[in-house]
Amino acid sequence: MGAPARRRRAPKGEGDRLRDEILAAAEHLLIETGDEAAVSIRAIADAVGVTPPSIYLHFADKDELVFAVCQLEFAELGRRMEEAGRGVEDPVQALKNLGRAYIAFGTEHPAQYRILLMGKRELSREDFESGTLPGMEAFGQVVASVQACMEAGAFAPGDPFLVAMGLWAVVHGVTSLRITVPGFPLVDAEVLIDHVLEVQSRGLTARDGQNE
Amino acid sequence: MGAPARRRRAPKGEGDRLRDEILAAAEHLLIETGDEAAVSIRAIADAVGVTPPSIYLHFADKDELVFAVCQLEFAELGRRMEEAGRGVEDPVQALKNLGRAYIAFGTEHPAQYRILLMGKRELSREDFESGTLPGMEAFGQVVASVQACMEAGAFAPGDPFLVAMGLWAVVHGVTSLRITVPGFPLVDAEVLIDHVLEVQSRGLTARDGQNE
DNA sequence: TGTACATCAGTGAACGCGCGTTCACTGATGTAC
DNA sequence: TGTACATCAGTGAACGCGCGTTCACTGATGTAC
Repeated sequence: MGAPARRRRAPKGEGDRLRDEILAAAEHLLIETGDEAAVSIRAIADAVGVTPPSIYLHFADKDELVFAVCQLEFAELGRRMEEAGRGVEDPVQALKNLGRAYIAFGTEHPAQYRILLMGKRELSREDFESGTLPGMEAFGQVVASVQACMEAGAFAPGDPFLVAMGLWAVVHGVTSLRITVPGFPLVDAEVLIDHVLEVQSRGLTARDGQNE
Repeated sequence: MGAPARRRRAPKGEGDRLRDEILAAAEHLLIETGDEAAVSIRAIADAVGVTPPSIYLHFADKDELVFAVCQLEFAELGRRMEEAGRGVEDPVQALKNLGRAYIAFGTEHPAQYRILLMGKRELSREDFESGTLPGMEAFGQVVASVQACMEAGAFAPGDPFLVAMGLWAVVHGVTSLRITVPGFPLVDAEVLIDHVLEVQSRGLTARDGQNE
């Protein structure tokens, strides 16, 4: 690799520069290898061009680092969903777009999705309920969108929170099976997604003489 | 622990005895610890009261062992679903029972469910399509049950295979979020399950002037 | 402007760990004579 | 019935690996005088 070109601290307000590089490298490793196990302290340090112990100058331990990466990823998911729903007039269509964006994110970033929602994270309930995890912001979008559908009379009245949970389960199911089960869904993925979102919206539609 | 009470091979038709004990120990470890990582060759050997190398007399490598455990687990899942659907006359109710049984199995056996459907299994598409994995037998039950709903006129006509995939995604979504996300679903789990199954059956119901 | 010095980001070497797997072996079992 | 022997299920010790983490250190940076 030629001369090592020793990195030296950039002492002014740059205390966070290496920290950011570490996070970026961790994310990049995750994307490139698609394997959480490949994201080791050593591998990250290598990627940044630094020795392993220097990671500990910026993160207390590996958990803290992984948590920080999760926050980045959730923020990205939230952004994608927000974009997908923005400016769509029909509230049911807007909600479907959120679902599509969710599935697309997970399918395109399987490794990140794994650590976000399929891992053995030991997050407390509090972590999820408080604003700690940006993922909850994405979930909030779904609740709001469901509420809009109800207010527009497109969905039967009900608890938007419960309905949003159900929708989350559906899109998570599709996403995680796609990640996990080789060959799933054995039909064209778009066909399945269309079908599933259609069944949801029909099942939630307001109809005469019906209530939950 | 007292005297070691050396185990000695039981040479007649008992070649499979240790094999069975190994599988049982692996399953038990999985259940007790709830952690796939705890199921190491060493831990299994310890549990059986044998040394690690003797595992290799019965399994080529760890993957083969884990695969065998998966087969056991899938068979159990299939049994549970079969029981849940048996003898129920209303086809929609029967289908819902399959869903409930699936979710219950996953919730009660999170570690097994993880290795079956949330792990990094490197199963080929062929493994899934052929009868290799007993899990496909369970899926077959769903397809048949959906078909019965359609034939009874309870569900709108359509591709039972596609519909079954959608249902699978839904119950898998609920199950895996329950396993993965602390506190999910933030409402009573039974309420969510009822809601989700109800939305599905409504969404799939045959109605006038409707087709897919 | 020039020198001595404190700071502290990053280093290099090592720790202990548990893992999957291998290898030459041992010794009770069942069989051949 | 009694002895010599082949079989082969299970052993004991060790391998190399990559991991997260620790520790005493180094040496360029920025500052005080």
